[in-house]
Amino acid sequence: MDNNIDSAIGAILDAILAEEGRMAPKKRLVVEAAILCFAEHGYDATSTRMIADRAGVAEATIFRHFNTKKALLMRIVEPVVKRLLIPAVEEEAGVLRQQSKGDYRAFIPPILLSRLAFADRYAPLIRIILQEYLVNEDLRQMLNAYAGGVLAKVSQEAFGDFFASGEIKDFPTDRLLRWKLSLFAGYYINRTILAPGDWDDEAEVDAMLDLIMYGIAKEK
Amino acid sequence: MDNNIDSAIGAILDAILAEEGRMAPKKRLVVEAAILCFAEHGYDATSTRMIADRAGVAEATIFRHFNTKKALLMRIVEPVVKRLLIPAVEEEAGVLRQQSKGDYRAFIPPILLSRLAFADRYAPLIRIILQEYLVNEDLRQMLNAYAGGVLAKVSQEAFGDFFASGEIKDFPTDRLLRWKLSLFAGYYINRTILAPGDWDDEAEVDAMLDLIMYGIAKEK
DNA sequence: TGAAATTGTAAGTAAGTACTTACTTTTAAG
DNA sequence: CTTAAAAGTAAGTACTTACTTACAATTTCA
Repeated sequence: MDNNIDSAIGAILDAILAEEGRMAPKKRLVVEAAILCFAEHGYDATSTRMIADRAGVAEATIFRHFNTKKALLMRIVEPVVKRLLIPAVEEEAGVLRQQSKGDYRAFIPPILLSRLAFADRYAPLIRIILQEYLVNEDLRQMLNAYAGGVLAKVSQEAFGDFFASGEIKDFPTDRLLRWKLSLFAGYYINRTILAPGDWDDEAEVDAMLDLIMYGIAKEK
Repeated sequence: MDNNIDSAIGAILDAILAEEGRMAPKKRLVVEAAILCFAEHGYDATSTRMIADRAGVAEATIFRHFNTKKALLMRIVEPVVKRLLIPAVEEEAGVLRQQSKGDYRAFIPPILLSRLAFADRYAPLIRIILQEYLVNEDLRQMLNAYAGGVLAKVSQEAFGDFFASGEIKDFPTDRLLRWKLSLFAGYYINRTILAPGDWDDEAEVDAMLDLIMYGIAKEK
């Protein structure tokens, strides 16, 4: 578990590094400590003092590199959303479009599984987002701006091909997207936060897709 | 909208009143103000000063009636969960068992619609729960204790009858429950928090159940 | 009516809070 | 080696925080 968290922080750091070149050593420590503190206690319940102590730096060091506490949070979340979440969604859409000649049911599982691996990789950040979305207006606006448009457009295109291929009934695409996201997010939150333990991702994803494709009613 | 919030607060007050008999007038004002503040800004970002000002009472009045800020939060959330959420779930299960001779698809919509009305009735409280669940350990424990057991048991029974009746495939009940809750919660969060506006609840619930029963694949 | 219990509050308190200032240390580059 | 910029910090600052104390007003009920 600790290893997972360490690698998650490394991945987040990489995303920030890719945005701003090199990073002063104590700034790096601040970011690492802040991710952990925010994820564990939430933004409001985390004091800059806590972060400084955990990072082993002076409190003023935080404000030298990030003018405000809120800026620190945004600096952590934004690069990951911008450089990783969005490209990931677009990549999935690309795969969908390319392969849309085959059957929907068959090639979706690997995509969902890779999305799960991705979510695990950035677990602390996802936790921060889940915690702060309702309460932090800046973060909410940023996420809506980045995610909202991209998600809608991309899934519209992807589903469109499937309607055209006659493979699935033509529900409105926003409904399809909502269902897919609800089921996926529901599974992720359950296996990661509500009831962590041994989950068989492949089996669960498989069952989930059977539900989406064929429903639970017995054929007559 | 204001009327909805007012009636929601009235409903929550009723639940608390039912637990502890009458309530001192300024205590009532404190509870009302606290619900609004917590729902709007979250627990941590709400100060006891804010609550006192909004209620038009002295700050000390809060601590006369609720020893701590956390106790105030719990006193608001617990009666509603205990006296209303749980009985509601059990009632739904009862209806399911009674009517399980008919067909699943037909009599579920009214139940889901009444659950939506119920959620609207306690909207501020649901917002508080969504905000605090990940961050507030006391609240999380309380919810897990109340909801976890009841939900699992009740749905196990209800679904069991359907399996027996041969109407639906026998997925594991925890999966069925998770799917149902995921889709329902996903819809609620979307129409209430992410994209509030004009939603056709009946049509959405109907489509959702079509998905669950028959899936999105075109029949051949 | 009168005494006890409940309800209410003005005015604190000690411990945080995010953030600053003024200064030192380290690093980078010519 | 020099020097300027960048990195780092000890010691604050002004303010807010949850919570108390000591006392006054109101209600309850014998």
